[in-house]
Amino acid sequence: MAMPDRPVTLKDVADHAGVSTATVSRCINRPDSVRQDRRARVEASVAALGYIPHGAAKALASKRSRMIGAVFPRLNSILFGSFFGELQRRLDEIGYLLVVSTSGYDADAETARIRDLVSRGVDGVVLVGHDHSDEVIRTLERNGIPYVVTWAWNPAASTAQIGFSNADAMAGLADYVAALGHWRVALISGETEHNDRARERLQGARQQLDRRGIGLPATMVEQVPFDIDAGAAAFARLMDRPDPPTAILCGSDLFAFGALREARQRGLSVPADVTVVGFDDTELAACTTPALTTLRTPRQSMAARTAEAMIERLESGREIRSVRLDTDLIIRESSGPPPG
Amino acid sequence: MAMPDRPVTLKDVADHAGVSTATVSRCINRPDSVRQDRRARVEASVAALGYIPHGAAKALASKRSRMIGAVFPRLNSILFGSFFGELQRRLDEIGYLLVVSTSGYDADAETARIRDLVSRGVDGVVLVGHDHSDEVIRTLERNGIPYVVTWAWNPAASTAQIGFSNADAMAGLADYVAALGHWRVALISGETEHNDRARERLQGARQQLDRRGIGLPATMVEQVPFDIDAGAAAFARLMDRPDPPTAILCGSDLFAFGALREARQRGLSVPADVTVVGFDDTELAACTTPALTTLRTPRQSMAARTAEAMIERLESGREIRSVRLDTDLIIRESSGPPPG
DNA sequence: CGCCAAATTGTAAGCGCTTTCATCCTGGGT
DNA sequence: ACCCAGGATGAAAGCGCTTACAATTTGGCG
Repeated sequence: MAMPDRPVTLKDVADHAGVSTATVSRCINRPDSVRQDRRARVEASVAALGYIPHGAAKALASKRSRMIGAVFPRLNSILFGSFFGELQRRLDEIGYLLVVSTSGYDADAETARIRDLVSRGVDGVVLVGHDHSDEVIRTLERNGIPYVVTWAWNPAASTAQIGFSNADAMAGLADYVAALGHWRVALISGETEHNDRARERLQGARQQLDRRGIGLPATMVEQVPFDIDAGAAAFARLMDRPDPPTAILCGSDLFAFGALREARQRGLSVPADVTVVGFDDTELAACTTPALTTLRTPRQSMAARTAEAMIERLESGREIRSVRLDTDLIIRESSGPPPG
Repeated sequence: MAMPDRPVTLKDVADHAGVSTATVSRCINRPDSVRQDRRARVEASVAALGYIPHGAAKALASKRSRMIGAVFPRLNSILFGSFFGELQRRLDEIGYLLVVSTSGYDADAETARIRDLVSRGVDGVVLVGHDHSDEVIRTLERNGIPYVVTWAWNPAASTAQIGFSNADAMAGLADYVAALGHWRVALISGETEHNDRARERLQGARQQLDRRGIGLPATMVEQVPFDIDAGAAAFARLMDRPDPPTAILCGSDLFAFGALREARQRGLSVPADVTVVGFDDTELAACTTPALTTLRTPRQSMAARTAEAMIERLESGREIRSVRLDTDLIIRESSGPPPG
């Protein structure tokens, strides 16, 4: 078994099988266009030599990389894990590779990441939310790279989107809490700048609370970074007010986890003293004490639909159609009627 | 501003700047080898035309893709999130792209993923654990692709590894529990087949417990898939025994979360009725009730060191040196002396 | 058998960029 | 001024693969 120190190329296979490189290429990409006997010979040579196609060369010649890029705000959080994992798995099944970048909730960083992905030759891009610098979209359009927005569904948006309405979802949560009889409701929100999802959630909550005649004054809104400790701190500030809320809506389960932790530390009982509801229904929402009432976002199906839509766009050229997915209110133990 | 429907190429920039393609290439890759005035002209053209290098062409010509591949067992879990996120961030800083695949704890799938990564031209590969089919290693070696094993540190291993000793870590946990006075200790372990980390943890626990004269009979070991529900179920089985354990070591925080949930559901008090300790110290370990005693694995630093090592190997050619990282026992509230 | 369309193959021209290697400038030393 | 070393440039040959397009084979029919 000869083993050159140089990787095996298409040409090596062609020589070994006694055919032209074109035939080998066809065997790999459109097997039925090659006669059975030759194909068998070629396949034998491929196996014998341990040939592995050179992706870059392939991409250069075919102008397709079979890579899909995605830019997420962050990865080291439980929020995007299941979405990302599922997306990756789906794409993988059809021979596409998911390539991920993170923007760190920063617009310029996102632009840079997009340029990098384009440079890398991704065939399509998955975006999170609608807030992007013009250049992101321009770069994508200019290079003819299809893209789709996820984690959001906004009736006013003109770009293809596969997600759910953050506003409606949070409105539903707010409504649930209001129906429980709460009259002072607060919101722990992610930073809304450059984050349409957080903005929509805030707006959805406020609108619904206004409708219920409860309202959501700015003082009852804490805008903090997306992590547990920030959630705990925000909870603390809220409860230290002279008029502490009777219910706290969290823009993310992460905040709720922090709130629950802080509540326990302060000897506050949830929901007897204060109701806390989350948003996302992460795997762990059922494991806290009390188990978290939260809003389930369709992360798995969102990922699946996104993968499908992207592939279809790429293989058939049909434009991506937006999809609105539903969310579910999951009532557990952290919510209840207001004290007193 | 002319906008051809064809992407801007190096040649376009060269023409626009009135220099050769070689010069433009040099401007991009080794700026100081080009005289100031020309470089300025070229840079202006790059900006004016909105040139984005073609990665595949670059990779083909330079034989470097500036992509690092990684194969994780799974992604949709909180376990790999922080590691992956950090790794990605570090590589990103130096202009490398992290490309991830998942094997689903399956050896054949892993082999396929590796072939795919090689085909994609990754410059290096990050592996998790030491259990890989021969072909994985052979493929990597044959193609001269450097690789490093993470999440493990085994004195007997000959491949470069950056991680911690799973055996010692779990032994420490076992020792802690034994020192507390527990005499019937159980282990909820991940499936050990094709998973050296789970195996090592099991072995570490058993060895330490033997040393303490307590022992870990096979009946006290539950091997289950890595998820919360499986952890809960395993806990239930263990506690339903005629001789339920007084302490349960969990091979992962996930199991511990499930166990805590199940304990609460059964009205069992932790740690009064049974001690539960986790492994990983995920973000949420501090948020459960009781807060989880667990073993902190150095995910961040492991990722950072891995990124550094990989880059150094790639840029300077020096072999990767193994690094053993420490773990910390984090004592919270879920552990205590045995009942009675 | 011979003929023609259809099915298969081979030839060869790129894909966009890097990188020798030869050529052309610089500028410092005399 | 003149020469030469060394730095800066350009010309051109690939990198490994795909894909017209041309050439060849095959097979069905008359």
